[in-house]
Amino acid sequence: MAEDPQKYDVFQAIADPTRRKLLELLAKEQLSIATLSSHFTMSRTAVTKHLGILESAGLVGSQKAGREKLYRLEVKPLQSLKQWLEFYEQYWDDKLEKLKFNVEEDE
Amino acid sequence: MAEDPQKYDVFQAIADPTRRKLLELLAKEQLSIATLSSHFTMSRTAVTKHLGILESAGLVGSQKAGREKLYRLEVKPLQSLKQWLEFYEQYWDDKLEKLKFNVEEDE
DNA sequence: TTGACATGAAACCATTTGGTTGTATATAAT
DNA sequence: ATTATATACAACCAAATGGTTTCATGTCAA
Repeated sequence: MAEDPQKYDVFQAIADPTRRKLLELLAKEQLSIATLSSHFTMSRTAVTKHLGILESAGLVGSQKAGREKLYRLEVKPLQSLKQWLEFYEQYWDDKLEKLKFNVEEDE
Repeated sequence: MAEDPQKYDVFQAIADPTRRKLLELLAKEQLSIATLSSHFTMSRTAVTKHLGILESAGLVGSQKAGREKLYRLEVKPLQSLKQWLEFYEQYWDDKLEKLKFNVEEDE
């Protein structure tokens, strides 16, 4: 269904609450699909698809270990997200700062 | 179609590139629907729906001005997003730091 | 080698999403 | 008063999304 590299970006990937919970679970340690699935009520297959989307966004990586597949968190896309956010940080609570430069004289 | 308050959260709202561009346009100044629409090839109606989603996520506010409706950026939900992100910041480039506490002895 | 376990993959489905067109209403300008 | 402008709202549509079930495959253990 969905594993073409780069088909999903970080914005889409974190839009779903299930996927955010997956990231949270993987923050501490590598986990197998079965272990991850045990934290949800949905089917293992559904969880696998979410992992595929996270992987296509670069937010997780995986490696086979015997018959298990272990997933781990990858933070690089989150760093891009942080950069995106930083652009908007200038717009909070520094209205005072803005007044210094932006001499409100338009219209 | 989509304006019930809180129907959308910030994660869903920023998942769409059109909506991210709308936020960017609104960062500098209030703009009318018509002006905003002029930056896209899609119909004005489509843009209006995107604005509705942004508004339901609290990312924009609006006010009527004559026959125009002016939208403005609201940054509070972005601050929540930043908080969410901060949890993951401990996982980048501070592998050294982690070694101090996490005495890698599990198997 | 037989069975249990962990995953992969295909087919299917309902709902949501992102878009369209058409019509109606309110305000501004001539 | 009439016309043009700015928006609102409803109906409709194709494609994507988030889920399911079923079946196949690879690996570990007895």
